[in-house]
Amino acid sequence: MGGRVTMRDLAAALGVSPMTVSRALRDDAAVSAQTKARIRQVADRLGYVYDGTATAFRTQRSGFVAVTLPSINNANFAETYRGLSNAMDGRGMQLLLGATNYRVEKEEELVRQLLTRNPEALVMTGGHHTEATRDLVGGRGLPVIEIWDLPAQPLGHAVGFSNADAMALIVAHLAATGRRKLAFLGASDGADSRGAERRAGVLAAARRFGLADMAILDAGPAPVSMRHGAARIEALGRDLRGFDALICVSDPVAFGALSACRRLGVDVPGDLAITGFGQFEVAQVSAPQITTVDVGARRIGEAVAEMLIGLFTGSDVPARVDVGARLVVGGTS
Amino acid sequence: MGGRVTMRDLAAALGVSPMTVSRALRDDAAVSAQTKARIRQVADRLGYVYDGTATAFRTQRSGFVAVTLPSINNANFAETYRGLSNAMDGRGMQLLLGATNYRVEKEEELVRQLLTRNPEALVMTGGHHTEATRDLVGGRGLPVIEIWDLPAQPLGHAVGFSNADAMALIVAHLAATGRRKLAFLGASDGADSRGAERRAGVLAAARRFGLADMAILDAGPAPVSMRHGAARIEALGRDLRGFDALICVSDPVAFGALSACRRLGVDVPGDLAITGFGQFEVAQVSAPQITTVDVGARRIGEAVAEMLIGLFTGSDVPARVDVGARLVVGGTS
DNA sequence: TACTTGACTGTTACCGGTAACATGTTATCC
DNA sequence: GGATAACATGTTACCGGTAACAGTCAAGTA
Repeated sequence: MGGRVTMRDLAAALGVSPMTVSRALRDDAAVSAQTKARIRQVADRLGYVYDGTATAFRTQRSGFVAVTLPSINNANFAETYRGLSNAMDGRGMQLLLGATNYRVEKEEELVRQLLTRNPEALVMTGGHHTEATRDLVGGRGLPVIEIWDLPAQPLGHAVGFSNADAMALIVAHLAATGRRKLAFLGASDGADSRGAERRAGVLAAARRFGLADMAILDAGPAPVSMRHGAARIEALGRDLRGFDALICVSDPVAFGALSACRRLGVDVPGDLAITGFGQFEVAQVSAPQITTVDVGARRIGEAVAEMLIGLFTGSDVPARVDVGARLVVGGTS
Repeated sequence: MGGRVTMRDLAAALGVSPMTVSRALRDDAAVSAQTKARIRQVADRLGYVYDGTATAFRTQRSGFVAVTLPSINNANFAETYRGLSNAMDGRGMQLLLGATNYRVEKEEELVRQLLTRNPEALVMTGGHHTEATRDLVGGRGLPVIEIWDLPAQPLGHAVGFSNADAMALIVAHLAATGRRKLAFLGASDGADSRGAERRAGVLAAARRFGLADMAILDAGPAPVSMRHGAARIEALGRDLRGFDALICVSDPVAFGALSACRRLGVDVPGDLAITGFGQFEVAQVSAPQITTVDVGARRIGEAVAEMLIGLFTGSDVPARVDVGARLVVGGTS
């Protein structure tokens, strides 16, 4: 060991000033090509790795973009992350990720922690935050982008879609195909705010279609996934209390419900239509394919990247991007 | 704006030295309770957020643990990440994540980038790296942990299991239940080294059981998932060329194959046994459940955290932790 | 010749904390 | 009462880069 190799070490080895080394390694035009080559060579030989912490400190630009996701174990959010990540790491920006576990209190703690790293922007999933979180990020000149939601009062910018409108597409489709008795299957509490908005969207749309007499089925506290969907439907038993359509909060939940129906001997879509949300891979590959809504999870990440680049370069960007939602009809409805 | 609030600002506002502020905010016993309270109060009032970059710079301890994963869009790796993350963020350590997209060249670039942030440890998925990567991380006194593999020549520490041994469990099970003509379905290239090891493990085990006359089916370049498994089986057609057991490189691939069989009218497990790998949720919820191998993805993350804490506190830790693998027999075999 | 210009390199100070050491002040003890 | 310890706070320097501002020197120009 003996401490890391610094620019001073390189400078001493070559008999130049540290400043020249700094310039050479950043490919500053002021340094002669010859000197640059010599410096680069010695840097390689000595195994020099430049200190991003020192640079971040001196320049007051961290090169970090902080990102909060409810969970990384969710193919949709993971896709958004990928879209964002791919676009950013060509720009020398590094993502700093944190998971909120679907809880605003955890989000607050996380944001507090992320801010200590001086991120150059903050991307948060969802539009619901604690008061303290809003205070933390407000009035600090930090670009903030909320995603997967289009909040009525955004903190800054937003890239997402209307969960309520997306659910209306599903309800309209079910109504048009003759379903009369709907049920919604999602998490019990409001911790998953997107889930709560979807539920509200279904209720509102059902009312418009004269299908207000519907049921809300509880799959347990957020996050709910395949097993929760399956367990809830198996608990209902074979008659399903007369529902002819089951609207699930997400594709994994819908897949769980579909598997449960197979075990129970319920015919899908004959006896029961099932719909999901999010165009997860399982919806496309399952047999039958699950009717769902595609919101372009990847697209959201890419749109955020585009927006960030615009913000960093000072070009003007829209405050709000609606990526829209598209019904994808499968074999379960 | 007008610049961030610093400790000097707090010190000036209170008529104390910055050092006292620093001590107070770190809850140093040397500062009187009264002074601490005053300082904390002013810090809150002025919205002070401490600068982790400056601290990292001065103390030469970044508080980062760098982690490379092949992909974050993989429930297994995501679980490992969660296990690690949960255990670390109570310790004031933050994970710095990067995805290699299953390519060692990308890994090299990523490691180079991650090292600029002076991580206090490096966790890498897999045991295959470029020469340059090995050089980069070697001889710098940085704790390195390789996971999801137990390399013959580890760079430092390792937490994982033997992919080959795990596949032997599956082959033994299939042999014991009378399957005679095996096929392995995985990625074509060697980019996914874990996949390649699983394939090799299957071939070796098959030979031991006198089932060497088996087929290798190509699902395309890594990463392969549900859709690739489904497409490959659908391409085979209904007779499946006489296989009676399909060993898939992962549960998602197995699920895709299972769905394809349903569409083709192939009876599983009657005509064909199917096995997966990794105990993904889809394997448990699918009907029938998929026979798989549980390697405790979450456990790996937790074991890594435990190891890191041991390394940071100087207690001695094993160089190698084998979390083992366990056969989980489902309804597909 | 004296002056300007451009190409290259060097000097100084500083980013915001904190380790190490120094200092002042009040209790404690024989 | 004087020495000592225990407590509370202050001073100084530094972590590794880089912005801003000086030079230096050869070539070109008036």
